[in-house]
Amino acid sequence: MLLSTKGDYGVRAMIDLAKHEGEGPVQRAEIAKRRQIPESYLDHLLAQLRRAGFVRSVRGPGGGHLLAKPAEEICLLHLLEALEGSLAPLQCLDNHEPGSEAICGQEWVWQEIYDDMRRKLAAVSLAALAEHEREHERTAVVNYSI
Amino acid sequence: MLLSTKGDYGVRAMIDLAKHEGEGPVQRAEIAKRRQIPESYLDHLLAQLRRAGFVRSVRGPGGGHLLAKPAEEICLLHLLEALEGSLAPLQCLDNHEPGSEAICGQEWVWQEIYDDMRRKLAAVSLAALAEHEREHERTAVVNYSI
DNA sequence: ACAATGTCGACTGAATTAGTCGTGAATACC
DNA sequence: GGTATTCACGACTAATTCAGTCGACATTGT
Ligand code: FES
Ligand code: FES
Repeated sequence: MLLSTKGDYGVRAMIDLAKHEGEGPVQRAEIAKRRQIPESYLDHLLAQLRRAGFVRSVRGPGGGHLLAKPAEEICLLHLLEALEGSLAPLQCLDNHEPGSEAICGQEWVWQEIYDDMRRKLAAVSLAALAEHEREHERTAVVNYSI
Repeated sequence: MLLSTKGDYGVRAMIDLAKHEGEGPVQRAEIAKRRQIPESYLDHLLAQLRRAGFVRSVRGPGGGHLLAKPAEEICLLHLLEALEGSLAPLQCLDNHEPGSEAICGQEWVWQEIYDDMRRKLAAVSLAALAEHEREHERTAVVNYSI
């Protein structure tokens, strides 16, 4: 039932990019270090995100990765679906072919949960996540200074 | 992000028992056949459910498995947790050790989703599932007769 | 005694996940 | 043009989890 590391890492990386929005490309190595992601693995994730149209990459010295569109326009739902494939807790929720229902009789519960989840994820933008993290850092600093 | 077959199969099996509540033990082979579960695998699931206190089993001829408590008192949440372990989509939601938060910054979203999910699952009893399935069968019959 | 049934644990095969590595391609800079 | 920097892509591997099988054993009704 766990999200795979792809989803977790991928979102972390995107938050990193969002926090550097407008500052030019961010390099893989930097992201990997800051977010504790194996760099060679992050490579794959960035490739996937690029193909999905979320990041743009530039090669050569001074190159790196940046958001392909504003952080406000990227929602967690689409991001995670690009990284993980479907988030459905049961296959039948995606396929939705009739006939399997008779066997199982629990789809309705999961359907509701799934719909709720998607709604919630769609409501959170990458910008909101980045902002939330900034907020969190600020209060953390305050706490340290007590 | 999928529920494993353990969860799916296990719940199917429990629904089966619920539908035969008060009719004496139901045999593994019957359940396996009706619910399309490999019998030798179902064995493990029943063992797990027995250890968790959801089913009682009797050996010998005429033996089988029955609910250890009324279907009304069994909720989907506890059932699934017995079968799957934690349902948390991220490990940090269970461990909740501080320090990992600074890295990631997406827990709050998942925490909400997770809480919601647990609430919903806790609100559904095995009795409700069984009843829902009966209902479904009835309308299916009606549809056939058009 | 014997047949029906559940109990338990060891084992296996398949699939998925989580990476690593090497080679190549674009680009900036001198 | 040469070189250093950085991304691009695919082949490969290791580790883990999932899904299931099997066989020997225990219990109980007849
Ligand atoms: S087959 Fe659809 S929920 Fe189990
Ligand atoms: S580490 Fe907690 S959500 Fe990623």
